Amino acid sequence: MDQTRRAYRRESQEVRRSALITATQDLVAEGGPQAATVRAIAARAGVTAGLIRHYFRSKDDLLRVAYIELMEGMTAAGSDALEGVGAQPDERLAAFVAASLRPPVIDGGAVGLWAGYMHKVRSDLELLGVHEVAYLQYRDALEALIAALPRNANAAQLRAEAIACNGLIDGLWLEGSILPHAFAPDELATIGLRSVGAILGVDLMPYANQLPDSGKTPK
Amino acid sequence: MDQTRRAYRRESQEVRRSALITATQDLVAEGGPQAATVRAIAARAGVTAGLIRHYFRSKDDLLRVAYIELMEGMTAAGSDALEGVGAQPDERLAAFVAASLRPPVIDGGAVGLWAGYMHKVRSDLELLGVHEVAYLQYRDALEALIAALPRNANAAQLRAEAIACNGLIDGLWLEGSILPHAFAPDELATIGLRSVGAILGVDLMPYANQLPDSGKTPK
DNA sequence: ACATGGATTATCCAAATGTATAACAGGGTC
DNA sequence: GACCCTGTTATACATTTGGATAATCCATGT
Repeated sequence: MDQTRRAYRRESQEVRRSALITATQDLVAEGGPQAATVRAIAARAGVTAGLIRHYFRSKDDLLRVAYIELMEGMTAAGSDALEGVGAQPDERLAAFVAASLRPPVIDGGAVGLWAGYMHKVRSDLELLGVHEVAYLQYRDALEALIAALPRNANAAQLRAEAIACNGLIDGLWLEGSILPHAFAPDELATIGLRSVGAILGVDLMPYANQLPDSGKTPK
Repeated sequence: MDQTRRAYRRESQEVRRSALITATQDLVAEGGPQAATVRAIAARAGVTAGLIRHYFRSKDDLLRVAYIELMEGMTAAGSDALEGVGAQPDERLAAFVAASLRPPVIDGGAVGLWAGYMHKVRSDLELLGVHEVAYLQYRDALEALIAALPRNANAAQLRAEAIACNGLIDGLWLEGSILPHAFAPDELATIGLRSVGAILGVDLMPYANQLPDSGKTPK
């Protein structure tokens, strides 16, 4: 009966922490916060439950860190879309919009993860700050792209347009992530480009068929 | 020590069921699914925990019924907006859009409730069906309003436009519900009308200042 | 080699949770 | 006013949860 103690490897602090964070995100994305128990997280990360409290003060602490990493990752993904694209304002805007409406941004797990954190964001002041910063960063980036277009627009108009385009992108992202089978592969990106163009009075459709997401898979 | 048994009233089945359902929705909206324990639900509804299983086969059964009532209520609210409005297609569309972007549809509790159910919807086939039906009902209603506009548009274009406008409304609804203080009172409704108009090539702004939500509080 | 520190596991504990069942009592019926 | 049905409460129970602590054993330095 005296079963041997489970074999294990000592890993660096970074490896263990990121493994626990990833496990937490995956579980929340799949089954909501209720599925992210310390035991489930530990099992997913390949360790035992006690280790969580060795790296994090509490389970809530781990959840908070996991959310912060999620938001930081999404904002980073947003600005990444602008790399390797030309300097023309409309082309840059089109790249930004299209990238937000295609995988891997469009993803059922991401929206599940985001939804799972909704309440914690509304009740935890630190998380609320993280959320608002990330949200405004994204919208400001969008507004900057819009402002660079060759048009005449005052500040109030730019703000309204940024809110509208941001809302459109968010809504399409939501629908595409929840009901992926309800849309053709690039349908949402095309619709997004056409609609953003209509809202702003420019034509973004010439950039619709630009390397959807292929060729950009280095490594 | 033999404290007297708690006084109570016998209520009709409808009263008790709706009280339990409302309590469940409120708790999920406020604190997520994890906050909706049988004891918390019972306390909120003014009864004791055991009564839940007198009216519902299980807690999951109660959660499911509460979600179904939520979705049915939202679709009903959508069609209600069309009552008491003229027969002009653009006016009806404007009323529909504006109603979706003002209280009480814009509401932090509603988005919290919706988010709280996300995972259950993705894992429970019955709930997934309820969700998809409600979603498509809303989008189809929108598409019908768009199709009634005096324009020339084929089926594919109508579909794309309905998806775009639905996404726009969803996104603005989301942002307005999460960060209500970030927008002026009717800012989102105005932006929604202008943007939907731009997407469809019509002018909905004449209907922007139509009885925001006042005068419609009978009783 | 070998001792030391700390990463990791194993075990325990109190609290909370969903469910089941028995006891009670409100309110209509005769 | 006595009686019975069932809505309602109270209690019990097995399971799961997050947290705490002690025991172990991997890896590194010397």
